[in-house]
Amino acid sequence: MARPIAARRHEEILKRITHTGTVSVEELATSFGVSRETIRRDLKALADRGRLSVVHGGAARRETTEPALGERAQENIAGKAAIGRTAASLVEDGMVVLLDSGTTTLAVARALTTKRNLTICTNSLAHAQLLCRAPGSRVHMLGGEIDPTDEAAVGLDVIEALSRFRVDIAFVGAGGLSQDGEVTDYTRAGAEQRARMIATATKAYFVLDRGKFGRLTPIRIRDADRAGLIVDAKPPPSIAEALARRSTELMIAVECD
Amino acid sequence: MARPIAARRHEEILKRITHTGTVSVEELATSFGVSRETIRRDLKALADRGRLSVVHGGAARRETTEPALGERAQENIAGKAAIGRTAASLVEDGMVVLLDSGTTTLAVARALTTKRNLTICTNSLAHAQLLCRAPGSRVHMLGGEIDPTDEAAVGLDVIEALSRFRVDIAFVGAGGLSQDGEVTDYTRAGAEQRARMIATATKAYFVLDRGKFGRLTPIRIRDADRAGLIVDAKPPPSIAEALARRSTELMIAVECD
DNA sequence: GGTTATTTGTGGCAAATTGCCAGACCCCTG
DNA sequence: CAGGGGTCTGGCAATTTGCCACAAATAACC
Repeated sequence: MARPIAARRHEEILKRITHTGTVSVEELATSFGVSRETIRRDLKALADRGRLSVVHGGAARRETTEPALGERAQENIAGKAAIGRTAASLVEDGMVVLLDSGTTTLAVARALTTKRNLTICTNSLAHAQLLCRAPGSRVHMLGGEIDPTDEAAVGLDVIEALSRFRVDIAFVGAGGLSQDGEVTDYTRAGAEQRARMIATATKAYFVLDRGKFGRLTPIRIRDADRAGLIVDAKPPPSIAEALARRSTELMIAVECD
Repeated sequence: MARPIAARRHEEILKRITHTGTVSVEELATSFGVSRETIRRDLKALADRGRLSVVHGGAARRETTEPALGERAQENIAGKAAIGRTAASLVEDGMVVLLDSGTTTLAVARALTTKRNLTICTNSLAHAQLLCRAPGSRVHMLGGEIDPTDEAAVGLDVIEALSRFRVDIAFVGAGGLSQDGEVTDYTRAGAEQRARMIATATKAYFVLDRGKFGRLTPIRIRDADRAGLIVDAKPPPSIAEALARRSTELMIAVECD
């Protein structure tokens, strides 16, 4: 059970964070008269609950230092760009394209800005904004409640809005690619939504950058076998074998400099 | 000596950059009391995350191709902020708020970030993004085809999505405020959509900055009389008289420095 | 009152940050 | 176009911070 003392510290830490923006471990430790390790555990607990983000030497308010999305978008840029180019090469003039949220699909969106005469559906705010600034394509936003971590709509509204579209090709993200070659997701709702996206489209591809190889997330995505895979590096042998057994279509994007 | 947290410097650097446009390494080093190398590393880290660009001797705001939207948002900032504050003062804890697209309603969105426990519906991508980054409120995006000039959803889908919500208070933009005290819009579709927004809400307000006074746009907005008006300056006498005849509720926001 | 579970503190080691220094580079001026 | 002053880059050492595992302390429970 949580000791009242710890709860009091948490409260005070959050108050300081919202007031000043950042706190340091050292400050808090001397101020509360506890060890730095304890403070660090407090910060970790609060970070796990999404109330702040831990930075070197302390913690900072979540929304200012951690657009989380912008941060993640910077990882493995070259690989994601390569995936984007490969995905775009599958898209032909006049197609209806469905784009999931995520940083890898954002790279696909960038690659699609060079195309013309597309109809693009997405549940992501950033993707919609990017694509509507590029000329030549119509953009449809799938509405619904916005998940702050993805900055994209999720839930029943999205699934229902999806049902109105006839989609030629879908590019979908995911949480991880297991050793068994299964595509998995973090949440039940997310997995279901992605399954619907795949079911809606004539052809669907998961876009997964190399960071997802072997990552274990809890929920299996239904109908994932219907979808192909676009990645930015050769998967490890064990995964590659599993994919071959499932006869999953696999495309490996090559980076160019 | 206690080591300063890098995140604190980063935050301050970004603040200065957005404020003054450029910063110099020397300035920052003396101001933070650290070496120039450290500052350079900070700048590199921020540049890697895409928050600024490094130039010889310092750093500058990142050159982004700001869309026309960004331009308009720069006009009459103080007035729009005042309107935002006034609008926010009408919003109470737990309310369901409907936000139209536009630069003036964006100021309202900014003011609403300080509130808690709201449910906010909007058809604007930028508004949704801004609000979902602020903690404490749920955001619903009204889906539909994206109009590139407003970067917001328009059309039948929006009107239908609207019908699912029970809205306490709506803040709506418009094209102009005529000499007769009539609120008007550029397009038929836009006027209809705004009329529906007003009809959906228990209470609705147009937010119009002084630039809209006397501007003539072709389409009258239905049911505009049900809505109040929030402006940032006393309207000219002729308009004020017309509004009084219509017994339109008029709030004039005051700028504070 | 004894036992269990949770929290807190401590120590060692890995990793990150910072300052300093030397050499290469850039920009400006004459 | 050459020189000078300032700026950037890379490596290295000192210090701080983070992480992990284990021990101690304290609250909760029967």
